[in-house]
Amino acid sequence: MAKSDKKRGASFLNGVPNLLILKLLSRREMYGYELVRSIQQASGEALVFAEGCIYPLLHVLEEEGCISSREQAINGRTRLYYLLTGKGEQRLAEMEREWDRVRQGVVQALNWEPVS
Amino acid sequence: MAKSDKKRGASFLNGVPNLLILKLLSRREMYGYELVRSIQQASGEALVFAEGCIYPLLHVLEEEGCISSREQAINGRTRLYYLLTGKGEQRLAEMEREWDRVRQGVVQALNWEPVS
DNA sequence: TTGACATGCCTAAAAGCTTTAGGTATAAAT
DNA sequence: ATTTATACCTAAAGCTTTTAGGCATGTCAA
Repeated sequence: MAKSDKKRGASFLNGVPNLLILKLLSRREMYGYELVRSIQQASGEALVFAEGCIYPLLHVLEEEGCISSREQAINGRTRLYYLLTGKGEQRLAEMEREWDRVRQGVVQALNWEPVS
Repeated sequence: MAKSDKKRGASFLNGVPNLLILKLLSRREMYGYELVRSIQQASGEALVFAEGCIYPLLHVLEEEGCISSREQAINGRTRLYYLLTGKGEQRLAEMEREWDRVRQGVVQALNWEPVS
């Protein structure tokens, strides 16, 4: 494998799963497996995150008190439904602001014309 | 320190230094120390990356052949000026496309209305 | 002239997040 | 009966940025 073919993991995705989980759960209750596919769908197939990313994030968010869970049995399978808490709403607002701040910063830098 | 006060590093910055270095160097030759401050300035003070992030990235990009360097002595200090190569232009185009793809995906997901 | 600060380069360890690559179990479909 | 989809989970690897230094020269004020 040529040196130029090395993986370039700089994928602009850091923090996006966290933001989108909170956003989707602010609209309605969802369970983990559902979130994985809903993020994909909601982003127009642009964003796909592995279960190995989503499930641990849900556990952290619940520990932090940003979401709460409720168990429900469906067809013999058990689903863990999550929903945003008040604290989660605050966190979501913070993250949306931060996303916008970064987005604007990048856009501005990309369009920046150096003062000659 | 309360559990809720833990560091939340999800900062949406992954890959941004790489993108902006290439973008700024596509406009004119710059040296590392200059890049650190130019990124900050060009983003309207929104984005600040440490030297410990920028310098190693420059070395990697040069190894990959995306940028080339030229040494110049100024006032007894030595500056390493970098400039984009043809390959670097390609890489920049790829990364701009990827940034846009992710940006659009996030915007779409944030504005997404679930079909009830 | 000495002390502080900005310039200009560098690196290694720590911290953080996502991917990869599994594992377990039940229901549905072929 | 076997494969596929559902539904949960975790640990290790892989990448990137931050933190926290180090080294050396020039400038400016005290």
